[in-house]
Amino acid sequence: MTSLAEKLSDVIGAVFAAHDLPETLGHVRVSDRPDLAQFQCNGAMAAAKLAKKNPREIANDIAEKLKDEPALSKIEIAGPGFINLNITDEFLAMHLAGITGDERLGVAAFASEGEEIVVDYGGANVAKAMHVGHLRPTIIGDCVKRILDFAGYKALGDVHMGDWGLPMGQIISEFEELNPDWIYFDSDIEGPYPETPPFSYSELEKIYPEASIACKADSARLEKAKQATKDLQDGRPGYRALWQHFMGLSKDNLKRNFDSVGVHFEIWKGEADVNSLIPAVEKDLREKGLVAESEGALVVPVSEESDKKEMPPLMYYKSDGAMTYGTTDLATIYDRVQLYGEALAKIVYVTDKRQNLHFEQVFRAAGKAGYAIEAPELVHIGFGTLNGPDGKPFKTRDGGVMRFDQLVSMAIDKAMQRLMEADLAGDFDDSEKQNIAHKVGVGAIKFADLSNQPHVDYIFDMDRMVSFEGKTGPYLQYQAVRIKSLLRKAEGQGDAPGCDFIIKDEDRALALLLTEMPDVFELALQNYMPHHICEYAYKLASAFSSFYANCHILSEKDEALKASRLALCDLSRRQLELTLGWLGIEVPERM
RNA sequence: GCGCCCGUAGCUCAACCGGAUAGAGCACCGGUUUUCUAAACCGGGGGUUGCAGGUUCGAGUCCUGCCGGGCGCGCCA
Repeated sequence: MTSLAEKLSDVIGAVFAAHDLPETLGHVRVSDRPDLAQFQCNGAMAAAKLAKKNPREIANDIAEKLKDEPALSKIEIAGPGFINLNITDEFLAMHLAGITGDERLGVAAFASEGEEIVVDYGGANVAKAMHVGHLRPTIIGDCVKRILDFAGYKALGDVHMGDWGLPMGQIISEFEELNPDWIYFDSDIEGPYPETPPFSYSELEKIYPEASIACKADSARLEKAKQATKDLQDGRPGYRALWQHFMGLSKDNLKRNFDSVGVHFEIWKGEADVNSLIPAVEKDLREKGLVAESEGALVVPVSEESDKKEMPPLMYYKSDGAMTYGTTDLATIYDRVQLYGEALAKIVYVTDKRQNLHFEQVFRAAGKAGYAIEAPELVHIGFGTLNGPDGKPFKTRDGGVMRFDQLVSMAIDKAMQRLMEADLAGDFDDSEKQNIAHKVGVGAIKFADLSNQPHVDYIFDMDRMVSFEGKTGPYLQYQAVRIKSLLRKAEGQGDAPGCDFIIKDEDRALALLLTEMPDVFELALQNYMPHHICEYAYKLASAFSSFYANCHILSEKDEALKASRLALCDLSRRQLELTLGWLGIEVPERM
């Protein structure tokens, strides 16, 4: 199964090959001049360069050979050597019947049996409230995971919590400052410690900002925090017990936040989980001659002769002996390779693009150490900053940082408000209204985010996003809902989607569009760019909406045409639900 | 200083290995509901793709220089 354009590419590629030209020149794509043709092949012009011939001449030769191709209804040469193609409605109908009968709607699997990919995303931290900055890694990472999953990989999301650095020491020493009599701080005692923490999650959450400010203002406090960090990492029992409390409370809170947007992780590890591997990795690096002492620190030089820019070494141990996130990231690769072995095809990181240099260092070090040479492939998806309508980093009206849960409930509230205004929800009970508002609000946020290319900064405008008009998540959900409703009505009057497609003028645009999905999926998969899927899903919803406005389906007198159109509706619905599913957006039954 | 990313309609964004007349949404103007959900549909205006060169049959896309914005550059994560 493939896209229609790919089928045509095979046919035309064979003709190019028969002329001793590269088969890839036969690449056919959807025409960007729909007024002239449905598909186009630009290979004749590239071939002209290679063969030093006139492009139109080559195009004519190719066209001549295609004359008897039954799938094609029109072959024209235009401009400098474009080959314009139309297909017959019969061929189109046959293709649609093919994908209708396919569970995967024509999208091929890309992975071999058993290949696994770890997707490291979310950017969650222990003891820190999730805020607007966690939106992008959560949404993009989840989407990437879903795409990889559909491609046939076993995609494992790892939340990889920030649970081991200086912030931990800062919180511990802040608690010590406030409650010096707590049992956790008595270095003569090694436990047992209380099962339940002496503080709540919301108290914990407030401590970190206070500790951070205190350390900035007072270098002695910072030193204490650094010492606490080191002691924690070295295993001081009281600190470890306290830290376990942070972990328990924080995980519950993170799960609540991620659950609220339908994001779930297979792996709940963090930086701390590789703590015990740090010395082993160090030993390994030493044996391989990869480390150097520098200014009291232990580093892994990763610069290369060919480097145009300065490439600082990866810091393994700081001069105070503490580890950095470079240490834990490298050890985590080591850990994953040990754990998954040959099955591990890739490790994909979704973080802020400002960490580009960091990941380049880590990846180079992993390559030098032999943890990731051919496989696993290490991929960093760096996304851009989320800005407010003023183009500066997003802030609340009073200049603060917006919390994640606050943001989500704002969108849901807006969706609820719209639902009431629309006057469609009169007979829905409260729980269904809640359910719809939730799906619509979250869908709006996700679609708005994923519509942008990952690496660019983008402007997050809540008002625009929750207008729910035009190119928004709710528009797509709405179209899917209309189809579902239509299909229910059809069933009620005894009509069902047929197996044969009849292509009239009113059907053709939608029918042609429905053949493109596999190419879009491949594009998004190979470049880790969900916005291509957004674009396609929107085009599909829009094409359906036009079709729907143009043809009254249930009153169609021609029974065969009615069945065909219902089949077109059903295929549109399946594609919409599938593509939205890749984006992590759910479609309600009605809205 | 060195390096990376970005600059496209009033605003927010697309444009698949370089392809034909650069597309959407919002906003603006006008129209559509006794039939399947109007969170909809149809039509209209709106562009020297930051600037200047270059490569090419062909450049928003590739190369060089400049202007403007963002970010990064060993002991924060």
